[in-house]
Amino acid sequence: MLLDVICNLDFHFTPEDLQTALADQGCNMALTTIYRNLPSLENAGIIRRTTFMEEQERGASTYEHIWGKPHHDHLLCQNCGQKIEFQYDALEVLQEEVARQHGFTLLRHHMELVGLCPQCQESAP
Amino acid sequence: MLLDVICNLDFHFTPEDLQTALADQGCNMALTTIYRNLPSLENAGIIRRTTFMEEQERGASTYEHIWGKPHHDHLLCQNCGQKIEFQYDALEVLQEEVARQHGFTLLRHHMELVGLCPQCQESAP
DNA sequence: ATACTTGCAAATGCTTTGCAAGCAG
DNA sequence: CTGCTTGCAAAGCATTTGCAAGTAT
Repeated sequence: MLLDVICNLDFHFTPEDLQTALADQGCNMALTTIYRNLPSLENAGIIRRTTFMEEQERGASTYEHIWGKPHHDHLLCQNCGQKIEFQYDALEVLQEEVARQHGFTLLRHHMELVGLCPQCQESAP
Repeated sequence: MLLDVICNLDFHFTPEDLQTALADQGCNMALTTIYRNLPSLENAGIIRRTTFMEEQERGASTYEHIWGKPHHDHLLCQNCGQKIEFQYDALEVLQEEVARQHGFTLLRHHMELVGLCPQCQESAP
């Protein structure tokens, strides 16, 4: 069912991707219904909306399943679109520090590092 | 003219905000024209599209003028929407480090720290 | 029977595009 | 005259909503 499919999606998906993946499993579901269910899944901590400012000029939002996975951020290749997950505690510590300096209580963050992956550096020097 | 108005906008604005600000200066310009000019201004490094994932559920994109200003990121209060600009070099250094570890050349980043500002911590404990 | 979920079609809101008019070189 | 900028109206798209039908308890 829905949860199985989501958990088997390896990476970022749009609502439409999800519909396709569901259809592949024989479960046909209207896009409307998917749009209606995404917020619940998000609140439940199953998925996270992960919009990349780098790509989001147009087009649908993307989500990723995060249930059971540790927190991570992304490194994105501006050339080939490859996305790499990373976790780097020192960065989080410094973010806390910035917040503290301004009297803020930090609740969460969105961070996206954009660059060129090793392969794209060679092919486009 | 256009540049004057943009540079006098203190903070983040939507295309429609810009239209209003222009009209206040006696310069009436269709929204269409504004939408057509924003990309040029962005490429020229005058403005930057700064979409806050925290707020962007619906509604128009926001921009901020960055011409002549040093690079900065934002701290955002999830309660009152207040936005604070900050610059913290150590964070940038660590981001470079993360990129290096993965063989990436870092070109830019998008970072948004979300929390509660000092005032909102008191009013909503 | 009552309450929640679903699908379709229509509406919404931001953004883009076609086209004809205006302005500049 | 030729090419770029503008405005209006219409189109495009992702997302949401109204409503009636379907399913579950």
